[in-house]
Amino acid sequence: MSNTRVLPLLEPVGAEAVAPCCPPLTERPFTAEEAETAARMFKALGDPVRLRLFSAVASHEGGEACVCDISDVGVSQPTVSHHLKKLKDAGLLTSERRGTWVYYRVEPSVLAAMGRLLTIAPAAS
Amino acid sequence: MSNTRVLPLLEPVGAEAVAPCCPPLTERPFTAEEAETAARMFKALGDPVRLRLFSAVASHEGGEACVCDISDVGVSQPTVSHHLKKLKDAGLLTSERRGTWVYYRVEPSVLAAMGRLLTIAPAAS
DNA sequence: TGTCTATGTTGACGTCTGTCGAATCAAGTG
DNA sequence: CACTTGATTCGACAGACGTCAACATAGACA
Repeated sequence: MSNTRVLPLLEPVGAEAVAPCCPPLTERPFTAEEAETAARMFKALGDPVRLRLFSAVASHEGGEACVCDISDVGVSQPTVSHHLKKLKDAGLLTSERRGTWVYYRVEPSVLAAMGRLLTIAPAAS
Repeated sequence: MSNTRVLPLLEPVGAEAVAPCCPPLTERPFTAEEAETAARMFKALGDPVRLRLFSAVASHEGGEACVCDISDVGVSQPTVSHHLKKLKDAGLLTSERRGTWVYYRVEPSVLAAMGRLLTIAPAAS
């Protein structure tokens, strides 16, 4: 029901390892290596179908959804599978087969890292 | 050239107020229209060269830099111009010619809207 | 076993994208 | 004016991308 705000991915904000690939975009110019890493993630979300799939998974109850629940995005089933694979390869989703269905789940740390990239916070820490 | 243009990511709702194009990715599944808008922005940052250029501008003094200061990213000058144009078309940068040089500047509100997309925190900001 | 449903993989096709060299435009200087 | 430097546009090309139909695979169930 209330899947807003109670997602498991918003819990870890304390002192957990979040794999900080890069500093905020506004902190200093990215190196070529940092840009390569970060661009891979942005690129994965740079397609409308993938963005809808990712959003569908992320907003689903428990931050997890089976393909059957999110595959109504206007493209064929193989295309859905193709995009889910891309999101998985980009490290944004993980998948797990449980019986008949395959469940996809967001990677909270990556989402947090991406959000930090776009943070304008001075963060003089 | 023009410094005031309608940014794709923001919908003007008043004199100065702007509203984000989309809710956080985790709030609810994106509609096709929202995904189209947001994906355009992610796509613009989905290239390493563009990401470096954007980061270079965003981290430069005053959030502004001339092309001559940021064009050392390993590609030819036409390619740099090509990518800057893409970032501009995506609404992430604005440009202005002052004498000999052309200065690019980040759009803070757009950056904030992007960050909000990836924010898991509740809306009570 | 066999069949049905749910996903993933393969191969192919048209389109988009990143890149460069050359030409062009814009502004300053002599 | 001609000349130089900074920046964009043009034309072309190789490679990547999104899409689908067809096929393959995994599990459930009779």
